[in-house]
Amino acid sequence: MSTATHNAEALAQKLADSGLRSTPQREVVYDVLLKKRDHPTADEVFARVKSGLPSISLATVYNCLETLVQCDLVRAVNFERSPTRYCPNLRPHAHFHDEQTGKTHDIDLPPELLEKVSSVLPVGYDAKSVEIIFRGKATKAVASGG
Amino acid sequence: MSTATHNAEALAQKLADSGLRSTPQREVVYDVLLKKRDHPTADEVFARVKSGLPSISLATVYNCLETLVQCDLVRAVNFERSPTRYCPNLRPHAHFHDEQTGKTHDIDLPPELLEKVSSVLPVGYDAKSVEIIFRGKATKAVASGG
DNA sequence: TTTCTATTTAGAATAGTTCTAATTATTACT
DNA sequence: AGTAATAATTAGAACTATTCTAAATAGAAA
Repeated sequence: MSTATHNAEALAQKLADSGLRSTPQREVVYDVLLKKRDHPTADEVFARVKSGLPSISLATVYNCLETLVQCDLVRAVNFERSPTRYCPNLRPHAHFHDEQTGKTHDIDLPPELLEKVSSVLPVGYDAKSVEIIFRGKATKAVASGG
Repeated sequence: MSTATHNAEALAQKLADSGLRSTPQREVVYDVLLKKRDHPTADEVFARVKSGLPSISLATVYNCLETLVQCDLVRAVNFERSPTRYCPNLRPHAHFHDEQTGKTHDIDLPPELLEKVSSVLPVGYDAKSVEIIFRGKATKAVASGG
């Protein structure tokens, strides 16, 4: 079974769990995110998706991305007020935003760090999620995508 | 010396450090932020500022806020794509975003935690700042402002 | 099939923010 | 003081990312 087929089935399963259908648009959008994990914007996803599905509309790309986020297959990432970026990495990770290049890098986080961070919350605060964003520059070429 | 005067002078000093002038608009905007530390949006700041300076324009409020951020007197805070909020708390702190009420609470951070968090960065990543955002609900009334 | 619902679509609408060009205020020189 | 140069403010237009709307299409169920 090919990877694309595997992804498609995993996607279909996740969608079904939420009572949603798998569609060509959703599959292609998800594939695009998996294929090049450089935290693209909706516009960038739109451009990439069009090569496989030229008739897709930008509204649909927004709809699909939103759906994928709802199904917990994708994370939406925001830096200041720049366009939302999308990330299919489901492991606990932080984001490093390189101010020189504008690129975003995933930084894997050891689970105990997230616990440690959450432990600073006073009694009465119940956090459902923690987001960590670094800003700075990556001083040398690194493997992780832009 | 009154607190307002003290703030005004501290502000004038910081502005001067950046080669900028102190103006009534900048003073009032900064005072508004200091007076009610509930992470207001630009619109909210505009509304509050108008009572003291009815002729001020929204563009100026944006300009002043931007200036204060540049001078490191104020932090701009973003959650997803909702309007930017402004925070005059200069101590190292995280933000807790209460999803029920929409309110934002400052969470003071022990300095060693920030070090610990930054230490997860691989070689080649040089972080200038770290931002930590919690999302969830505050299960009881707490002192810190909305 | 027919019916019902989900999804997609194009384009309009919205919201927050930034830009533009003109005015006003402040400073630096004379 | 008077003038030139610069900085800041202003109103409103423009911009951009996103969401909304209403109609068309596709797919599942009966």
